[in-house]
Amino acid sequence: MMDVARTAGVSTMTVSRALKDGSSIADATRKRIMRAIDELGYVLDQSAGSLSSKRTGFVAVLIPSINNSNFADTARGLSDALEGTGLQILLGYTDYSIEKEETLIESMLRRRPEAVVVTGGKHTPKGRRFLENAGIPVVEMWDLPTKPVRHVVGFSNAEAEEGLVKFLYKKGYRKIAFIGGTTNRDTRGADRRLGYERGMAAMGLKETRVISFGTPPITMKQGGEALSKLVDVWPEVEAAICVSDLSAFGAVTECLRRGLAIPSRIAIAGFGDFEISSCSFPSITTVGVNCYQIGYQTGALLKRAIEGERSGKSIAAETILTDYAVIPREST
Amino acid sequence: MMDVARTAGVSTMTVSRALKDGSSIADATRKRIMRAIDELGYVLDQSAGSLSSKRTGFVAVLIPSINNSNFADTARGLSDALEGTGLQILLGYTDYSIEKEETLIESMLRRRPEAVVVTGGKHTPKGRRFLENAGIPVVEMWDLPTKPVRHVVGFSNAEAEEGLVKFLYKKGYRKIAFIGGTTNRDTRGADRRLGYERGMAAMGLKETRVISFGTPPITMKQGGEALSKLVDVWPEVEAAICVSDLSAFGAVTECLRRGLAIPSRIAIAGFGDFEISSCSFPSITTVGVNCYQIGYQTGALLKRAIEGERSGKSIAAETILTDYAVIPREST
DNA sequence: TCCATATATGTTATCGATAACATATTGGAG
DNA sequence: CTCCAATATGTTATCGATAACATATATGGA
Repeated sequence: MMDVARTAGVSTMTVSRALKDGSSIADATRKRIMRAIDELGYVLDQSAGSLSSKRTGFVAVLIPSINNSNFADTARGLSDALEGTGLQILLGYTDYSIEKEETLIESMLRRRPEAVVVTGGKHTPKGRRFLENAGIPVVEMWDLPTKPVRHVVGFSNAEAEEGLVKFLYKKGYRKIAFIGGTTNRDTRGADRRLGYERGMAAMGLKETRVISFGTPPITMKQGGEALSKLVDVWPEVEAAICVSDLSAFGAVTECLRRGLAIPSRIAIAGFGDFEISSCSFPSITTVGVNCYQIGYQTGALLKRAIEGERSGKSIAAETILTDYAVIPREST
Repeated sequence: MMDVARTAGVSTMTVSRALKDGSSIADATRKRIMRAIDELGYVLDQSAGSLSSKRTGFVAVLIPSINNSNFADTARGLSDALEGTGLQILLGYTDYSIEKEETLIESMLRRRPEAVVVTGGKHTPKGRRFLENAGIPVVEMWDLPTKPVRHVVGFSNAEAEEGLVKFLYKKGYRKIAFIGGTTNRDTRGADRRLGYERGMAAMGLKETRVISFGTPPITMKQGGEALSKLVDVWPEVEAAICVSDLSAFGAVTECLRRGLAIPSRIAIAGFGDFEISSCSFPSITTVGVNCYQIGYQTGALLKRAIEGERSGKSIAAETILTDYAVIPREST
């Protein structure tokens, strides 16, 4: 920067100002500086700048997996919402593990982000402490934690899934099964199973049928295998709710291969409104959860929260509920 | 850090050493320091550290889109390869635009990454200059640029697609069409079209049939619409090669809806070996390109390159070819 | 026993920018 | 023509760690 300053015949402070908008600087000077920058091929060193200004421009975002179009959509929404703010996302993958989340939170905090976004409301004790003492805005998204750290953007997976059970009940289905992952690592998956059970109970259906198959995230193939198991174990089953659209699609394909008519012999429903559920043949009934919106709303909230911190006025804790809805399609 | 040092009764330098492995420090001292850190809830400030050590631990990675499982897989491969190295990925989305890429490169360079990875070999002049003068290892992945900036990890999309045309030819198909995006923003898509044309020419098939539909990335739905258009315009068509598996799946679904038998009435092929191509019914013939491997190899290369820079010995430019293969399935 | 080497810790200067404050310049109202 | 406020620029100290060098202590072989 000193080289640039010398070339342009100004002080480094003026160069610094020229590179930041909103500073008072003469047009001619700015042009001269820009020419010098171009000439010398100078690129601002933001790491030095953030040390001094205490603004890194980072936002840490932890999602379970990048290979899941739901979270990818959320990341895109977040990214779009932060476009033009100069805030940059530091993305981390927890691989559905809260232990890995803890490690990631610490390594992220070392970068001094201006806010942290985590997926879900379940953390290790130490992880939670990190979040609470970080001194920056924290957003938990995708779930509705009973005891949020601070801000929340999401919806109740259980409630949404319960709605799906009720929808199927109204359509006349009674022997409804649930296909999900084996472990409880995926809290959203566990929540959906809970919703299934609640829904069944609410409709007075005593007999629940749950097939657990594979560790999250459940793939298409595993959805197919789970369906095989399901019809072997409970041949009388009339409908299968899958923990996500991917597994639902796998189940649908398996039905096609086995010659099981959808929905007359067996109905299939998914979760998440992935593109595949609308494009599949038959198309798949699902719960649309507006992943992009979760990300976008989180981004918008972050902007306000960070602005608040910068001006010294922290904003109050917010809980933003995103909407969801059963989307009826050909498969039920 | 001074607080920690005082609490543990050592100097800040010793605290700094305790937090870095590979430094000589007495076990008792390290434990004492760790206790102080825990007690005070101290979190290392890496931005200050990188300013001093000139090692940010960042790697900038630019991909066209996060909502594409191919690139998501590559990102995962990269992430896995860098696991445990302390290198953190700064991910950016170019949205298939080299102008946006240019902007991103500059804003990434301001963070002083230790290496840059870009997708594809086409850049704006300024973007290319940034890469050339960055003074850090540069990797272009997914394509084989004619004039690489430095390292390359990828394969020839054209060659791969040409192989697919030849495969279909051997199977007896002659009237082969190509379904892709309208613009040339997606250089890999353009490359694949080129491969289609070359393949047709090589097989002595004069009549090419190309349907352009939508801007990249082409969705499933657009694949279906493109297929409709295709059979309207050229009812005699025997096979359709789609620019990616997503559009191929859309085309397959559209065929099912229209009652066009696959592959007897029309054969469908995709590109990329997405999970959906193997799970779909009928399953879809595609070109497996090992996206994860591209990412993983890139990561491994980065480790060596960065290690080289740190020890003052830059490694020579490398070009790593990843493999691909036609995967025959039910749809052809 | 003694010195050479390895190990453990401290001191000082510095990384490259920006905040905070100080100063110079400009433009227009009176 | 003043003079004040707004605008433009400069000076100095500092952000929080680590590199480089200096020093102290332990270890072990001749």
